Amino acid sequence: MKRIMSKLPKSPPLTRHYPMPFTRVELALMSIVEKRLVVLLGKRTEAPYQGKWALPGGVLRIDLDRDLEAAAQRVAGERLGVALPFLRQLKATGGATRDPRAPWALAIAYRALVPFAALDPQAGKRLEAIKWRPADEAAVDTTLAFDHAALIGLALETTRREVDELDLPYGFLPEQFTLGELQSCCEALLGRRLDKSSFRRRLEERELLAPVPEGMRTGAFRPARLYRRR
Amino acid sequence: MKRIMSKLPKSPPLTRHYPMPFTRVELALMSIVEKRLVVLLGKRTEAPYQGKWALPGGVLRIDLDRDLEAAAQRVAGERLGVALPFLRQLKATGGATRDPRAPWALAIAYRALVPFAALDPQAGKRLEAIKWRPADEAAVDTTLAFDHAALIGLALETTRREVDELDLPYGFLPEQFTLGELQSCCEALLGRRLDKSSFRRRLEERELLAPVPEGMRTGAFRPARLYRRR
DNA sequence: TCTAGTTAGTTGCAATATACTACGAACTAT
DNA sequence: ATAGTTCGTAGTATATTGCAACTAACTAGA
Repeated sequence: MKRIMSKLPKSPPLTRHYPMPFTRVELALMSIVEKRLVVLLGKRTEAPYQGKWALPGGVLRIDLDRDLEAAAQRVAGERLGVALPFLRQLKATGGATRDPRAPWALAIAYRALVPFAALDPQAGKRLEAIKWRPADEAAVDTTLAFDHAALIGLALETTRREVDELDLPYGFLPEQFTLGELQSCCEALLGRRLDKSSFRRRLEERELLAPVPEGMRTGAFRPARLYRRR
Repeated sequence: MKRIMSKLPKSPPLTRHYPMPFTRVELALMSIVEKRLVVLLGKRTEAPYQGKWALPGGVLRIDLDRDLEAAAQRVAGERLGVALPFLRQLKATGGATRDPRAPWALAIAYRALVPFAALDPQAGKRLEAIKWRPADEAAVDTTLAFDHAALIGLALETTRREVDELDLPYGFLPEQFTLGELQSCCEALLGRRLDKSSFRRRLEERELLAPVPEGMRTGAFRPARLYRRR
């Protein structure tokens, strides 16, 4: 008899048969402050790791979130008042001892580069305090909650690898920018200086950018041509 | 009154307050057959996608699995009778429409290279049939279940990138191997020929391998020096 | 108005890395 | 012995990158 039914959706749902993990989404938001790559941390107001610094995050709400990315966007909006157009998945970690509030906890971490000014921490709720912290420091700070130091290290690595391969940080850059701005932004991300002529040669070869016809940035010194993403 | 309790572990657990996703682990197991990169597929015996080919996988069992990797190892053991020493996480995908059996489903995909002979599909249970399929074909096969074609494409990409950067496929190679074997293995993974002298030069620079003192592979023709991982 | 200072953008050449080709060595099979 | 095959190395051409110098365009101050 059971076999006859086997093609129909089972009820109660499968999640009753198999208890499922407590699932969160965590955000590694990076920016550049004073030519340094920084990562956003929030102070935890609840156990576990109460009072410790951690990546901002939130619980996956299957009633609200269409998919994983939507969950990350919702958390970014609720906590920090930003949208993250260039979101990338970092890693999923999970285990029985991750979070004492649940028998088994899962975290899906995302990373994104955001312009420093885009953030509106006032709009956030449930965060006692927020701060930007140099990413290379945070990556080795063993006092951070959960495995967040390791996640930050991974975010650093993958971001740097991206920039190395001229996968440009469009999430951070404004619509139009000069090559000088682009280069110094890449330098901040990589943590080292780049050669001007090689940098421009590589950009040109790959045809990543288009010059803005009449666009010049007219600042203190010689004006610079403006480019946008192709 | 409620606030006074707020520091204590809540009961019932958080997973009652927040319904959690139906979580599976999927495996993109790759190997080399006749100098081609292939991926392992199993035929689904149950809805959804009944009768369709899919990556082998299984439900995350929070009562059995210490962490995510352990879950992947358990699934590999149960279904295919192999251990996967060089397992890498591929991606987590999830959403409300992923699996009709549950209101919200999550899949954590892993990838690994396994020697063709290591597999014991007989040991597997709950798989009607199993086959190796050329990976580049499978990556564009729209008849595969779920988003597994896309996952295979991603596995291909990341594996090729790894090999390009001389992150060698130790999971696939035996303990000792000749440079010729290593090269033709890399060629199969990349899907293109490599230059012998550049390949060896790059290996030597990075000091990845150590020659086995007295070790020579004495085959049909001129013997070749054996190497092992450094 | 002239000059020093700063950033923008280009050019030429040197250094390095990669790709291509050829060749000798070591072995088997006939 | 000789042809055939893989192993291993060396030499040369080509592409990529790194370095340094240079001109251009502008500001600020003497």
